[in-house]
Amino acid sequence: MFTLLKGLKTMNAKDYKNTLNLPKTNFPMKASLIQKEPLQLAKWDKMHIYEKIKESRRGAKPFFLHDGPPYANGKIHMGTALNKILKDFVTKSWTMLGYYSPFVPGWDCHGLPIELQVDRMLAEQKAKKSPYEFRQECRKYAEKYLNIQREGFKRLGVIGRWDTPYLTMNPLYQAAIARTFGAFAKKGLVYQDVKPIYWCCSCKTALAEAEIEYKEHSSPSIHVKFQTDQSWSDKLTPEEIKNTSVIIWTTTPWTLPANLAIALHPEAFYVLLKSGNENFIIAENLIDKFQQETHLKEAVIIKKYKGKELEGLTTDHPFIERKSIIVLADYVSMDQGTGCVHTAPGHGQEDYLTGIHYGLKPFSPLDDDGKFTEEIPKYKGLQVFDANSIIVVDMKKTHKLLYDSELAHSYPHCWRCKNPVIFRATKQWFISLDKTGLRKKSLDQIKEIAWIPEWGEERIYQMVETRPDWCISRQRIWGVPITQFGCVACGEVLKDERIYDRIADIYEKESADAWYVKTEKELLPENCQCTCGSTEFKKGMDILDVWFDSGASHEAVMTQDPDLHWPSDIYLEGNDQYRGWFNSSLLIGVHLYEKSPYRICVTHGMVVDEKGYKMSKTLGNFIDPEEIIEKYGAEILRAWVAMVDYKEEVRVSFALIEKIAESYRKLRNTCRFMLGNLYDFDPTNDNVHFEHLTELDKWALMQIKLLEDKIYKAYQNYEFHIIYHAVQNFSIVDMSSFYLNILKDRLYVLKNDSLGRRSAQTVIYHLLNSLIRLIAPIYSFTADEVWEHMPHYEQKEESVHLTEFLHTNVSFIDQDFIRRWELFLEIREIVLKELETKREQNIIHDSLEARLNLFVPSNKYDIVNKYKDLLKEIFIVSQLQIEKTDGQMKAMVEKASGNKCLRCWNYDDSVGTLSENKDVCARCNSIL
RNA sequence: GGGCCUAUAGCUCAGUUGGCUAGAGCGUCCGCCUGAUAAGCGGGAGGCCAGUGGUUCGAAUCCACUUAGGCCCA
Repeated sequence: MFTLLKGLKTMNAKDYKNTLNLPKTNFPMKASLIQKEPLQLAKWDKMHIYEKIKESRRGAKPFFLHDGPPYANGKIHMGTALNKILKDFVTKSWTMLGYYSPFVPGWDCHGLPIELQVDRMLAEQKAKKSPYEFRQECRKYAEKYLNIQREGFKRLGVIGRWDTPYLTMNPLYQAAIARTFGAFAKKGLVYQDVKPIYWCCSCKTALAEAEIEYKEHSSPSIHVKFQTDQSWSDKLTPEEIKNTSVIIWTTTPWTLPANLAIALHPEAFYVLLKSGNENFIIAENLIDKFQQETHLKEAVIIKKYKGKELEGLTTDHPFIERKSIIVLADYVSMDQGTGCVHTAPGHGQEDYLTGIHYGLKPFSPLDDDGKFTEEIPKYKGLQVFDANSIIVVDMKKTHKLLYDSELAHSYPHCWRCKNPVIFRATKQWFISLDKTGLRKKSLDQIKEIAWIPEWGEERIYQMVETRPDWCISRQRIWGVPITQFGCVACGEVLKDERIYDRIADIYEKESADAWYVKTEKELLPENCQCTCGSTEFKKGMDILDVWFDSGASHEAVMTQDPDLHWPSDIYLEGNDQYRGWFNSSLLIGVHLYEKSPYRICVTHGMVVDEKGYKMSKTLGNFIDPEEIIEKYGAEILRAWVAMVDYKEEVRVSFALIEKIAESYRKLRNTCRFMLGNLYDFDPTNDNVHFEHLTELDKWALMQIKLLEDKIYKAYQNYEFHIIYHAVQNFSIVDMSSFYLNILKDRLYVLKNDSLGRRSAQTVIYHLLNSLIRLIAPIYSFTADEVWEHMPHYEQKEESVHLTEFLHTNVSFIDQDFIRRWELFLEIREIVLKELETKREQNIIHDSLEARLNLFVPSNKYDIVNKYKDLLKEIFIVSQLQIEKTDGQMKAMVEKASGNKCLRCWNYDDSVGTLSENKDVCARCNSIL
């Protein structure tokens, strides 16, 4: 009965479709990353993936990336996202290369920005708070933001020890900072000095260069007369002395009370310029400019001097009973002003140095608010920026002002409060870079470090070579106090080495808050005595520069944490850190251990907009990583990080992100197709030994091997964009349009457990297995999702992130193999063109409608003929005819003979001739 | 103003020590397929290699300058 029915039945195309092994998978085409990523993160969390990875690599060769701590303020932005994702690429890839590569994230918690925010929040309540209470507020603030950032970083898919990160405000860390400071102090590198530094009058603190921003600012621009005196009698007639003044130009009238000198260029020429009843001394080169700027008409040169002839002469200060001496300095510029430079050693770096040379004190008659002290009775209590106009008016009255106007120029501002800052001499603590050769030793270490990109070495070398001594003190509260005491009786600094470790021990138990809570007696060890005999001391109230905090991280973290050790292998930060963290870490490392705390230093550029401009509030071109995550998913953000060459500035725009999302779909779909063809493949039982694989399948193995090698090398060189492009090329060119496309015939048409099909599946399985491991450090979510859909086997790891990279065996490859495939692919190019031509001519549509006639030069005929079946397969044509030719390789396509097999769609003469199944070819018939 | 760096198709990247008509993927355009289907395949177009000058038989590649941009500093 059944046989009879079968014989009578005419199957239609749909029925034949049901006899094929078409792909099946639950792996969705649509990624839905936004919904799925949080679930995957929860899964990783639940399985304690970080701990599992760590345990699985116990005992393996270590590779330590030490996290540079971001500042615990604000939420994550593109820059911090880029940085953390890059770090994640590094730790994940080294882990999968077989190394033990833990990731302990950290946060920089102390410092001015937080203190300012807390200041603002507390407003008038602040006055009621004790330093201790204020610090508690700062601590809470830092905690709040580090939690926000922690969630942000985790959302990116960054795997690390998020539960126990390192915090610079942890008591243990603070103790390490204090000990590190002690290590400098004990070696005599810490000294106190009066030095002009940037001072913010509203924050009342010294500022580091890193805390300064240059902005446009409008200042008075004045030309001031310094009357010559009797010291000029060799140069001027008595009559001239009365009428002559040296003219200086300045944009900071408030520094005039501190003027002690006028600097001239030793080699420049200066002229005595007569205009009306007055004479002026200015630089010859600047006469025209001077006349223009001061609207001075009819000026005649009467005399001329070389700068160095005037050295040591004196002038009268315009409004203070004091002499201002003529000094010489090479930095005097002939670009602007008068060539006679107003010099106030307490208010300028260069002035200060010149002052030292001539024995002039860094005079700075200002208090912490920037108000004049009683040293300038006339202006006592006046704030410097208010003083500007008053001084100008006063000098106008006394005719000491030659000309005044306004000038918009670049002026230093406080990076936090945005107010203009001043240069002011104050007592500060410094670390000497030269006393014990720290600078020299650091420079030597720089040469030992592998800088990526290479030019980083040149850059940091120059910075360390020329940087001044490290000013480590700040007049603030939120930080680690500098453990120094002053003698109440004589004011000298207490010299007792015991204090550093004692106080570090206290910090370790009670945190650095102890400094503020405890009395001097409680803080100091027993029997402290000053050289003057006094035993009364007062603790200093300065705290350490935050660069010292973070710069000590390798000491506080790498040496202390049982998961880690010193030194680290790699630091990876933005290129703004050459002067920042790379610098301070290096100095501290070299001082403590005579060695750099990092072996490799990788830097990335800043994130800029699509036109290459930096993101700024005024341009409104900010892109928020959260927005990308919400619209596309963290995976796309990760792909962006991998795609761009981070060594220079990296551009980002939504147009770009959109394109990456499209490319991602392509890669995802390729994986999906591969999964779909493994639905009935059991890797334990169905695996075909590679000796029995088909020629084409062997070729595919060779491709993954090439990809593996390229990618391992790229991971080890931190060249992630190479990986991105290689993976994209592999999945599109090698897989989707070539290998997988060709394989459809074998996978769909052949019997499910035939050797041909199992050979293809074996290779697809292996390819996909290797591919998702290769991309797992980058596409961490997708790779793991594919992993879950991969066929199961005993002891399959819970996550792809617990696996190692694969190394494909390609022992079958020899020169002949490579050479013949080069030939086959060359021929394919020709064939594809010919197929397209015939398509255009409407002779064929699908390539299976084609009968291909290949004309092969006789020297290649044998090899082509030998692989005739393979070639028919890879060209996806129904029929192939090979002929010798004397000419060039040529392809000719015509309509295939016979009819289309309704099952496999090949054209074959057998179709219609078979009694059982009239619509299928002989091959399909035998399968049915 | 100084130090370091960047500039190759619409986008992201390749271009080994200077040497054939400058490559890839994406996008775009045209076409095919409908058994990867909010998929798949094929083909085409598209670059004065930022600009100018120089070294060289020959330069995207070396040098100088200019322009634009980035980081750090003044």
